Amino acid sequence: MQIDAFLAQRLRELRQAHGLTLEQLAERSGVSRSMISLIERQETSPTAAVLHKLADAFGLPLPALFTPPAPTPQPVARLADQPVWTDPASGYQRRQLTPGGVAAPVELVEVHFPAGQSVDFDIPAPRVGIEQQLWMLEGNMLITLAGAAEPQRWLLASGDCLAMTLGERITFHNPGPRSARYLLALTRSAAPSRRLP
DNA sequence: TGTAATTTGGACGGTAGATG
DNA sequence: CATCTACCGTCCAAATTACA
Repeated sequence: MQIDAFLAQRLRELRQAHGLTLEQLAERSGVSRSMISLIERQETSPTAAVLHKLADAFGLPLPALFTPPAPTPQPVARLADQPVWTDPASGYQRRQLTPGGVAAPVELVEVHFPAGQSVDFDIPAPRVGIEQQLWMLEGNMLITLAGAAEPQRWLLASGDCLAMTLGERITFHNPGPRSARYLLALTRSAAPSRRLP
C-alpha cells in the first residue's frame, strides 16, 4: 500500500477509534476539518507540521502514524517493508525502522534531510512528552528548541548525538550544502508536559 | 512574478432522530 | 408521513506558501 493511502486509512481509524468527528479532531489538533478530510480522502499530501499536530492530538509520536498496530509483533522490519514518508514541503524523508507491533519503549527513525531545508514543529500545548536522541550520521543539522525558557540551538556534525525533550517548538534545519542523514530514537516520557481537557 | 500546491473557513447536501 | 433540527463530511473559493 502506498504510504499516503496507509496514512489516510490510519488517520481515519485513529479518529474513529477515539470517537472523534472531523470537527472535534480539528479543534483538538489545530488542523482544520477540511484539511483532515482531504488527508483521509488522499486528496492532499500533508506537511510534516500538520501530521505532527495530528499525531499529538492522539497522544502519539509522529512515527506512530506510519506504523500499523500489528496484531502479531514482527521482530524484523526488512528494508523493503519499512515505511518511508516524504514531507512535501521540505522534501525530508523519514524511514520507520522499528518493526510494527513491537511493544518496545524506543522507536527508531532514519531521516534524510535535504540541504538548505527547514522543518518547523510548533504545538502550543503538546499532549505527549517525547524524549528524543538524534545521532548525526552524515552532514550537519542545526536544531533549535524553543520552550518557556530561552531558545537553545545546536549545530550537529557527523557523529554527534543530541538528547532532548521536545518542547513547544522545535526547528530542524540543514544549513547545507550537503544533504544530511541522521538516526532518531524516540521515547514517550512518563509525564506529558501539559494536557488540554 | 506567475504557477502550483497546501490550508482554511463558510456553504452545502445527506442522514438520523424527534415531534406533531 | 412530513417537517424540523442537529450533526457530519464534502465542496468551493480564497489566502498563503513554495518554487521556478
